[in-house]
Amino acid sequence: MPTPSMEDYIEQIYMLIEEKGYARVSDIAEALSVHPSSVTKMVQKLDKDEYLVYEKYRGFSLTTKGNKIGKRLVFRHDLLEQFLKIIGVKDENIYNDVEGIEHHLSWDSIERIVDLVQFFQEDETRIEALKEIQRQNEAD
Amino acid sequence: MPTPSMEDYIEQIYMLIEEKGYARVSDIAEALSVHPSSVTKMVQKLDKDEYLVYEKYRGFSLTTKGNKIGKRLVFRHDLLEQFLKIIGVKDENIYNDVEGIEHHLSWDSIERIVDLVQFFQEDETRIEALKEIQRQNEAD
DNA sequence: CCTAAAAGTTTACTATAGAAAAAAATTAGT
DNA sequence: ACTAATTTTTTTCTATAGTAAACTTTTAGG
Repeated sequence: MPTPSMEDYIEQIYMLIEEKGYARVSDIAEALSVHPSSVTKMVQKLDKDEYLVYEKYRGFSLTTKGNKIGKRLVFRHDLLEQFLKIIGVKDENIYNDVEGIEHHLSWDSIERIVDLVQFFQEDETRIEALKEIQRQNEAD
Repeated sequence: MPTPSMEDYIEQIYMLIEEKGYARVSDIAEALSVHPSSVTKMVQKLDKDEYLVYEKYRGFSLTTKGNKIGKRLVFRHDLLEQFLKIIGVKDENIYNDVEGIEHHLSWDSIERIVDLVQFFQEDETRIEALKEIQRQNEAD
């Protein structure tokens, strides 16, 4: 099992590869707001644990295992963003909150949140009713 | 700002004091599944940061600041348990998930979850509709 | 009231993860 | 193709939080 921090890296690497075809140390450092030296260290660990194949100075690519996990992590991340958006969390809080919680929810909870998102998406009046409650609660 | 780990201790100490009138090192160690030596160390840090007043070998009590924060942490914890329960997360996953995410949500998100819990509590048919979606999604 | 058990504390150690600075390899410009 | 700039890596250091074992203090039983 990857640690939360390892998940951050796998997720980010997966996204970079999806979007640009490759992932470089400096891109990851930039995206995660850490220093390149931290990235190198973690990439070496992810290689050891077989989430990716690392070649010093040359780059790396996800293994089948790493790719599969990356895909799920991105799915989970996107789902949680959607969820917080739907319930009305301010945009400026969404990224940090998702970043914080994504590594700590069981897949049971994730599946229940899938259902919940669907619940709101399949009937607009539900979102309206929630917004009405929010308006009332604001007045305190 | 307390770290997640500090929050765990403050929350636990608050609950113990509420329920038994005092909190001992060994109770906290037991509740948080850590060793007594870890508790002592953290208690000393919480004293330094003025969340509690620590007297070696004698015990400790929350400061006004610590008490206020403890109350909010317990509220937040209980709210998240309620939320996961309502959306149908299995009991055996709820504690760990809450333990994991509680330290990572902005108060904005917490307030939106308050609204969401109210949304489901004030109209049983909404929970029913959600459960219906869950039944459909199970069939895959 | 004194000693054994229980509770709490200290010290020295572990692991994770990140940073800073120096060193090495790669790449780009001429 | 060579040198300069960029990128990556290594090494040494930091902080947090936990453990183990030795130690001290408190408390409870006789």
